[in-house]
Amino acid sequence: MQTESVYRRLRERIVTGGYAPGERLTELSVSAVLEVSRTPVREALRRLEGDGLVRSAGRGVIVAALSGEALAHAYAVRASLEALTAETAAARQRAGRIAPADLADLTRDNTLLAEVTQAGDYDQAMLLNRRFHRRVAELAANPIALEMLDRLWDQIVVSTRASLTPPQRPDAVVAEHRLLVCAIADGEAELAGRIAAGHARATALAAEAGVPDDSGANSGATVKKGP
Amino acid sequence: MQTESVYRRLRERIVTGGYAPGERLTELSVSAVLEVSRTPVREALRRLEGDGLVRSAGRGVIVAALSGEALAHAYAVRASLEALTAETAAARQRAGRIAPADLADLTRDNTLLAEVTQAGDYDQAMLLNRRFHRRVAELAANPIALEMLDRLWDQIVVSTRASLTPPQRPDAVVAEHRLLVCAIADGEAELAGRIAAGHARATALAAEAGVPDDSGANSGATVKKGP
DNA sequence: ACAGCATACATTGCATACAAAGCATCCCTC
DNA sequence: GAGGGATGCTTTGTATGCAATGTATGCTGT
Repeated sequence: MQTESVYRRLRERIVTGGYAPGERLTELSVSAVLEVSRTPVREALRRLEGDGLVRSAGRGVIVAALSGEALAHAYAVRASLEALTAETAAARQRAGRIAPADLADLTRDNTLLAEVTQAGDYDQAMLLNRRFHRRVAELAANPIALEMLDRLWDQIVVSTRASLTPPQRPDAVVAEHRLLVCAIADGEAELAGRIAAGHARATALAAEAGVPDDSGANSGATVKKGP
Repeated sequence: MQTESVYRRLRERIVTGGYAPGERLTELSVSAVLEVSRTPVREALRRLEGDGLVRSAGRGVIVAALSGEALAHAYAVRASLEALTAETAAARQRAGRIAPADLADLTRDNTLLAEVTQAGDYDQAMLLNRRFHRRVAELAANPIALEMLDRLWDQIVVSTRASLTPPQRPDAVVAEHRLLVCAIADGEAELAGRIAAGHARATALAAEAGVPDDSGANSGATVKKGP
């Protein structure tokens, strides 16, 4: 299925920053590069549009970037949803429905995260961080919440790299993760929810501080072409 | 743009129950009925798939229905997101950023809702109820949360009709709405969030009680064709 | 009569052709 | 020299044709 392949390749490249926000994608150019006809490209672009990763802008689509304001909104939603999943995960743990191995995975991911941030490998840290949070969400066993968080993370994941750059923030992230794991392991639902929400909010602040300066001014309209 | 038209018409019909859950839609049949070619139909179906309103099932797509379990998950997410929007709306009210007219609209919608439920017009009540909740979400001025709630409501709206059928439930709904409006009007953020979440949870229970019985067993696989 | 295989049909996936629409550019006129 | 209009090109929207695939049905053999 070529549509699927095109979709995945474009999506991968967008969420990793391979396409600059505001960059224009035309059906023809994409189909030429990926060597398929326009039909599967069209469908892939439509799906990406549904995901909020590109948006139609007159002629064709441009890759979307969340403005500073929109990013804040996204983090607010993330805080809310991750509070839910953390809470649910803790409740499930209390009910004995969480396998100990899953909890161990969480701890292991966080330890790995500590190591790579120590080494200054922020790209790897970004990935591990996302994996950690996804694992927590999985423990809630709520497919709808999980899917929404997946979509949301696709949109904010670029900014999470920036959120690691302020000094001491990586250590704080690891510490907060550890707290979260403990709360879940103890089955403290409300506490876990609060920690998750607090962590997301702290990350939002760090992301805002971490990005050099263009916070919000550039909604993707100005990036056209090099001189 | 025919794609848009096809998408909207199919979506409208699905969320209002015009297509039975599990019913099969083929590109050809839809394109014949709506008198367009397969191309715009394809795109519309893909968008609906992204919305979770249909899902591909081997040959073509079938209109999706949330199982009882999935519905519970959806309501959990709804509770979380509506807590967020209610909380944010109240905070904005406290900051003086809400127009009094918007608050009045809320009250008016709720009064209307009381009237039509009194009259037993559940179809109208379903619509007004959704409008009320959407208005609250709009007051939060968070486009991302708003869009997620829109998508979520498309999936659960059918069940909200059932949630009104248990005796006394309509009165409780109106009363809970009134409480919510008061909390927002008073700028009581945390209280508003709690009321919204509690209301969503109560609605979930009522929906479960309101639907005759097939709760969960039928995930849409069995409805094929009449005898 | 039942099981297995082959064939025919329904349906999707992809490509290509065609039409329409928007935008930029260039020329002509004032 | 500047402004307006016409023309041409780029790009999307829609239709249709063709190939591939999976399913159902019917036939044949045991």
